Amino acid sequence: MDMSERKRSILRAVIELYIKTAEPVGSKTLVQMPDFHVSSATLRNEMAELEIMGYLEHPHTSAGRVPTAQGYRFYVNELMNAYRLSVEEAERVRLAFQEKMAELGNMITKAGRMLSQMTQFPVYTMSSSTKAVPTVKRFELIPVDAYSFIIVIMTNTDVVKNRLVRLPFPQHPEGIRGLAVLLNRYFTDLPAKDFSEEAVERCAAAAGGAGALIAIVLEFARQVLDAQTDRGFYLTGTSNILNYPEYQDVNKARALMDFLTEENSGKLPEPDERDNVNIIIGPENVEKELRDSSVIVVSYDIGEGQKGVLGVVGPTRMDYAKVAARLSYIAQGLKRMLQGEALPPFEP
Amino acid sequence: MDMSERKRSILRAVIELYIKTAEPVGSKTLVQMPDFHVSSATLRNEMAELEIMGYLEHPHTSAGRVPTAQGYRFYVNELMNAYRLSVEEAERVRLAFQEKMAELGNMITKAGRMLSQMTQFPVYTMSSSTKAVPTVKRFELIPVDAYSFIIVIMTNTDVVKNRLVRLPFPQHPEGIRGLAVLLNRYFTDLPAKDFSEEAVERCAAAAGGAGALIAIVLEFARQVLDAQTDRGFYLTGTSNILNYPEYQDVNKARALMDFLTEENSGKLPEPDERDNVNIIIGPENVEKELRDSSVIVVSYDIGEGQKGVLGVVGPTRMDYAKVAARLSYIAQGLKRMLQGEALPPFEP
DNA sequence: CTTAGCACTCTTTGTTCTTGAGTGCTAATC
DNA sequence: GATTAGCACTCAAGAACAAAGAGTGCTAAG
Repeated sequence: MDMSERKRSILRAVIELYIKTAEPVGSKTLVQMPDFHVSSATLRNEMAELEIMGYLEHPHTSAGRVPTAQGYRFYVNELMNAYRLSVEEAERVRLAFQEKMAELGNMITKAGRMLSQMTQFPVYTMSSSTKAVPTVKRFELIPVDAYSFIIVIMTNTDVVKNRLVRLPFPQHPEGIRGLAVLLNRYFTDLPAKDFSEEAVERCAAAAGGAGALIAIVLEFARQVLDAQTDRGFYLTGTSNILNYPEYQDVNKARALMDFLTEENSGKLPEPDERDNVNIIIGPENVEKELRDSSVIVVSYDIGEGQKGVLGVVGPTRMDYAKVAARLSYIAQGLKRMLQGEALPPFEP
Repeated sequence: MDMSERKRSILRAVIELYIKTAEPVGSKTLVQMPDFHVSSATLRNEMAELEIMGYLEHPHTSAGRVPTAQGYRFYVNELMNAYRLSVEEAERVRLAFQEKMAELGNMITKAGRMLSQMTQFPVYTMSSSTKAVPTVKRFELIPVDAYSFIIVIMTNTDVVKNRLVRLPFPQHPEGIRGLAVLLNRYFTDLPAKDFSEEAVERCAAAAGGAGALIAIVLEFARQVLDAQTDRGFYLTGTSNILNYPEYQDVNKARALMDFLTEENSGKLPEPDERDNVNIIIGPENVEKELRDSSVIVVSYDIGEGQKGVLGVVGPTRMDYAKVAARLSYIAQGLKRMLQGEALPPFEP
C-alpha cells in the first residue's frame, strides 16, 4: 500500500482539522471541505487504509479518526507547510522585544513569557554550560573601608560575580591588594574541587595577616563556580494546559504540571543540534510523563561556552508549524539581544 | 443568642472535620464523636443556631453544614489551638535547611520550595524594598585590559552589582580610574531619574578622553537601580491545588493559577506588620480572584531596607493552625540564614 | 432543655432508552 | 479497477426516570 497524493492530502486535512477542533474527524466532515471531490465512502476507504498504515486511529467504532504519533511525525516531516509569521505579528514581537527587554530584568525570562503568551502553551528556558569545568580566571579584591571589601570573581565562562564582605576586625587595604595577587597566583584556572588545603596553607603563609580572608574568598569562589553549572531554569504558562481538552482530566493535567518543575529540568528535552528546531512527538519522548505531550525545543548561543534552551510543551495535537515558527523567531531575537546587537527587523 | 461553650466546641468540631474531609458535616457524623454526649437532634438545633449566627451554612436542605468565611475567622481568632511542630518535624526542617541551603542557589527560593512541599499548597515569595528611592552609594571601575573594564556599583541598599564592559577602542587605565572619582563626585546619592544631561556634560568635560564611557556606566547604574525596586518574585507548587476538591472544577483552578503569576505579584497579600503571621480568609481578600481562597503570609527582615514576604495560598478550608506554624517556622529559619547566622535548633 | 420520631427535601447514583454520528461492507455503477 | 450508493451495525453521549440515602426541620413527649 503506497502513499498516494490523495492519501497525503487526506491525512493532512485530518490532522489540521484535529489540531483545530480536538474532535475526531469523520468522513462527513471531510466531504464538506471543498478540497475533496469524492464521496464519503471513498474517503472512508482511504481513511481505513491510512489507519492500517498506522497514521490514524479510532477511539471506538463509531468515532471519527484521530492522528497517531506516527501520523504527526509524517505530517511534521513531509506534509507541514512552513508557517511564516505575518508581517504584523513579526513587527508586534519586535516591538515587544524592544520594549520589554528595555525594562531589563532577565531577558531570557521575559522572552519565555512572551513566547508562552504567543503560543498559549507552557514554555521552559534554561541555559546549560557547554564548557566542561568552570574555573576562576581572575580574582579582584576592592577594599571599601577598614572593615569591608568587595570580592570580584571572573570565571572562564566570562561571568563576573561579586560580594561585599564585612570583617569583624580591621584590615589594611594593602594587605587585601596583596592577597589578590596571591589568590591569582594560586587559585586561577583551577576547578573548585582542586582548591586544596595545602594550597590554602601555602597561600596563607605568603599572605601574612590577610591570610585569614582566604577561606572567605574561596568559599565565595566555590559558590560562584557551582552556580556556573546551574541550569538557570525558568518556566511560565503551565496553567495554559488547562485550556485544552486533552488535559481536562485533572489527573493528566497534574501529572504534567508536577513534572514540569525545576527539579526535572535535567529531564526536559534539549535540542540535539545548535539552532535546530527539534520536534518531539508524544511517545517519542524519553520521559514517560511527556509521552502524551509534544515538545518543540531550540537552542541558541549565548556568550562563550554557554547555550540557551527554549522549549514549548503542549498536547500532541499542537499546531507544529505555527509554534515552531514562533519559537524560532523568539530564539532568534533573544540571541541577538544577548549578543548586545540592536534589533533590526529580523527575518520572520 | 450568645456563644455558649457547647456552641464553640460544636463549631470547632465542624470546622476541623470539614478541613480534613472537605465534606459537609452532618449531625450524625458529630454524634459519633466521643466529644459530644447529646443527641443528634440537639446538635441539629445548635447547628441551626450557628447558621443563623452566620458561622455555618448549608449548600442545600439535605446536606450537612459547611463553615462560612465568618466561621473560619472566628475559628482562627478564638478557637484554633496553636499548632506546634513536632520535634521530629522541626528537626527534619532544620536538617533540610542546613543541607539545601548549603547548595547555595537562592536561599529564598529553596525555602519556598520546602514550604510548599510541607504544606502541599502553592507558595509565593518576594522581597520588597522599604527604602524609598534607590541610589548609588559608590562607583568602582576596574580596568582589566586596554579594551575592557569592570563596573562595580554599590547601592544604598547595600547591593553590589557589576558588569564587564568591552570597548571598541583602547582606553588608558588611568583615565578609567580618574573617571571613577568623577562619577563618585557627580552621581552618588542620586536617584536614577536625576542623572541629568547637564551633570553628564559637566562630568564629561572634567573626564577628558574617558568621558565617552560615562553613558555606559550610567546606563548600567540605571539598570541596577531599577532592579532594586524589583520584587524578586518566586512561586512554586501551584499545581498542588489540583489535589483539592475545591479546585476540581478546572475553571476554578485555572482562574487561581492564572492569577498567581509574576505580573500580579503586586496584588498578592503582604503582611501589615513585620514578623506577624497574617491570615486572610476567602472574601476578606481584596483581589476577587482570591476570594475563594485563603492566604497566610508573613514578612521577615533581610538586610537593610529590604523585607521579604512569604505566603501560602490554599482553599478556605485549610488547616490554618498547621500551615501558619510551618510558615512561621520556615520564615524564622530563613531570616537567620540570611543574617548569616548558624542554625541553632530554633524554636518550633 | 433534651430527645425520639417522622415527614420532607434534595443530591447522588444507577438504569434504561434514545439519538446520532460514524463505520464497514456489499453490490451496483462508471 | 476505482468509485459510490445504500444499509446494517456499533458505540458514546445524553435524557429521563427511579431508587437510595443523607440530612434537615418540626412536633410532641420526656
